[in-house]
Amino acid sequence: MDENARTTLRGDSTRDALLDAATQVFAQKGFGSANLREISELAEVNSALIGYHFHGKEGLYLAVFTRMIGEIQGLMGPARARIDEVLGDPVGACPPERRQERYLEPLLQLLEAMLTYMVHEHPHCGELFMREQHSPTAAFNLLFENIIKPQHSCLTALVQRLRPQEAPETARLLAANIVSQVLVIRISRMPLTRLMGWERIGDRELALLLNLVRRNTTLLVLGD
Amino acid sequence: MDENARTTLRGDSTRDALLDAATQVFAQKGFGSANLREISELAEVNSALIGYHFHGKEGLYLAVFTRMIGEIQGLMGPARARIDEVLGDPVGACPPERRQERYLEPLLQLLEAMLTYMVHEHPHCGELFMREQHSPTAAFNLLFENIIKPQHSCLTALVQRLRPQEAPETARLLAANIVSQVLVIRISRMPLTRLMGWERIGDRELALLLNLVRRNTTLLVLGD
DNA sequence: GTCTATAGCCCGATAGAC
DNA sequence: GTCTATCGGGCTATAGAC
Repeated sequence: MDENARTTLRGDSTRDALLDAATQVFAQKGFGSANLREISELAEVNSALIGYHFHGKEGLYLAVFTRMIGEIQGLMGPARARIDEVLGDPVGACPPERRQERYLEPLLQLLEAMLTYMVHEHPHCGELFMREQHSPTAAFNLLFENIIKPQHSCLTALVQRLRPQEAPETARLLAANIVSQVLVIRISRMPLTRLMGWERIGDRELALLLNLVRRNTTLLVLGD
Repeated sequence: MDENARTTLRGDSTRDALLDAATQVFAQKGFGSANLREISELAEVNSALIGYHFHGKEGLYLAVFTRMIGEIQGLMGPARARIDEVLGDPVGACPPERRQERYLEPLLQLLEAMLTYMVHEHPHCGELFMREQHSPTAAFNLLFENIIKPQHSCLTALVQRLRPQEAPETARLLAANIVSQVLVIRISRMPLTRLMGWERIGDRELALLLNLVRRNTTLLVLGD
């Protein structure tokens, strides 16, 4: 093996190692409190390379979000495709008694995908997402335009199919309210596990939460 | 007036000015990113006095929370007293058809008080509360033991009166879920207003939110 | 592309005069 | 109780050798 392997042509793997480490550290401490030494040590990479590859701390932070947005779009893809399909129906085409099956199921599947992704599979990404939601920085616009807004639009459209009697503002608010059920689980993870006496959110707990979200959403959307 | 008024016997007002400024700055930036110079300038007080009155940054932070906890306990007092009163009923004493009126109304009043306090009247305190919920530090235990846990206990008890068929774990989870409706409004204030096209959460918007929480909670607690 | 070394800044804490 | 002055530490960014 080339003895210079470690110092040449490793650009991509260095970049990836830094992005992985940065995702973790920024998620745990937030942008302001994270420090680049810790990130570069975790990545086992010289700290000066952050400047070379990402032009400083903020560039690294934004690169983390750019990568994450691509991942989320990929993972939500199937659920989104299903929703776009049913939204292709002409308005009123679906008889009231079949609306629940046609419009509610895709909505529940999207929520399930979000919850599983944010709480279980990629907790660091969930954490970063919530941090920006709570304390927006330069990365917030990326998330808002690429993830939050399009997702809210399609959920609002589903809600309008399910509750055609509702005013547009009410439909938008209800859609936001439905997503927030998932978000709050990620935000309040720690107090929640403590109140519930859970050690962690494992498979059993995730199933309970999914069940709760499913029941609540059904009630909220079909209620009255 | 004593020309030394500004340099003597002002201990209490200096303390208060620092606490007010610290509440604001810690709420906006979080513990790690806040800096003491900004706080002391906002308070129009010499920065060395933070050391004298609070023994450093962490002492100041904890003092902010201690004061806030007292405030919250005072403000939630009436709603809590009403709940303790109805919880004095012997189990099963209230006939099913009167349960909604007796147990649901106090629950809704507590949620209303929380939402109004955190979103409208004392947004900085709401912000600090959510920051600790999201990224716990030394202050989290104070909040958890004095506010979160007792409140969750009494909400769980109300839920159990309203849904006696439910398993204890389910009742606890539902109680947490009901409170989270309020919390998420505080957390996602910014994306929410942006999605809704609101400029700010004023009286009209607060009324909409209160209405939503009221409707949802009623559905969640009485549904099935 | 990688590494060493360090410049330059900001922060929290505190000694000591008043 | 208040204020001035400063110390020491940790941080990001970068110049320059390889």
